[in-house]
Amino acid sequence: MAYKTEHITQRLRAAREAQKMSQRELSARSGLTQSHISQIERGTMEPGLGSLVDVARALDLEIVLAPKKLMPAIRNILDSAPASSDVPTSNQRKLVGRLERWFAEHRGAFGSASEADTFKDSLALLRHLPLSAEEMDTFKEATARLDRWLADPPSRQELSRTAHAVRHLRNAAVHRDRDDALPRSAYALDEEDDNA
Amino acid sequence: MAYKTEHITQRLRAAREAQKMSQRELSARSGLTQSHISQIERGTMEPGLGSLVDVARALDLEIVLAPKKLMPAIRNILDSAPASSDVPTSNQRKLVGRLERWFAEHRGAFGSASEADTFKDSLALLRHLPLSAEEMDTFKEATARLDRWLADPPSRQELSRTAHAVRHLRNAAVHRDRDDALPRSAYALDEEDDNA
DNA sequence: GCGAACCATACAGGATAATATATAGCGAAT
DNA sequence: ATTCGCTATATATTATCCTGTATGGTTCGC
Repeated sequence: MAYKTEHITQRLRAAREAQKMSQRELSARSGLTQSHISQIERGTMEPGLGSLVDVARALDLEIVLAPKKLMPAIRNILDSAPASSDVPTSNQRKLVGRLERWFAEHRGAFGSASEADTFKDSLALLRHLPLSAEEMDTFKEATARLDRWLADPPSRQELSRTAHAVRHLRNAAVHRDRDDALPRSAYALDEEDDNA
Repeated sequence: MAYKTEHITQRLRAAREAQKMSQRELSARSGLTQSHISQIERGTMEPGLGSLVDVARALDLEIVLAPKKLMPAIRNILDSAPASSDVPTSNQRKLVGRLERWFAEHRGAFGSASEADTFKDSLALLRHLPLSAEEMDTFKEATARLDRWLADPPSRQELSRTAHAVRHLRNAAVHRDRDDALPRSAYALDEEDDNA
């Protein structure tokens, strides 16, 4: 119902999480109710422009109307500034991408729709929030059978275990404090192949 | 009531007018009613986010959520866009200037105050909106006796004819379609003297 | 002056956003 | 196990958007 505005509301959520702000705190700063914010972020309802402005201000964001022609230049600027200092490694993004593609094809393999939704949400977050090297190992291990899954969907139980592990990683990434530095090695070679 | 979103809705109106699009046409393209658009532009009501994206799309605009920090850079890009591509020739500006100076001295020569006001308004617009070469010819012709007028005010009838012609040119310039290109010769020598 | 285009405004009705409040689920920490 | 913080969800009520339609006023072209 709200496809048109999904990208915008997703950006709101991303900004809030990047600032490690809870919905309650955002509620206090913006004047909207926590319930309202939850629904907006989930896409359950489409905010009015007034609400959008309030939330954006509370997140130190500004709403800009830009000619489509100028969007490449603007994207450059937006990308030049790391919203949060850390960013997922290329490996992480690749793995998330593969899982998302797999999910698009095999959504039905999940036990329940809500479990599938949760899985999708977790992936969306793991696309943006970095994992530590150890967590990446866990991530790879949990999805180690992905190649086989491409041909042959996993059992409910196996899938459920994997989903749980992914969700756990999501929580770790989300609740990490801003200033406990990620132990990211200076030697990390980003482009090595992974066969998770 | 809607001061929060005023800048945004005014940008919408500015964009629509810059593209010489009527509210009706925007209504057709965006799916909102003309009535609705009018109220949004006037600030009588605050649009929902859905309406905003519809209108923005119809105007070839994109909604960007940008960190306040980056706004200076973004404004730079936005300002670099030529609002309107064409600009009056030097000849045109000169002629308008002479007419304005003459008008300042002989305002009383007009039949009525409103006719004088209209004339002044037309001149103000012709200072900024470009005329085609043919229209410039008409312009020069209509004011061909300006030199004599400097010493000796024209008759009411003659002045009225001239005022009418100028207003006609003003309307042509204002209502020109955005995509019928001005036939601006590549050889146009801008600085030749004119003795209109 | 007449007709056409454009804009502002009005009003009724159905749709939906937004509030306030409360609760349930989940993960984490004591 | 219990408590705590965060998020999703539910219900009811109010407020507002949005549509459809219609009209008055203004300006311009003929």
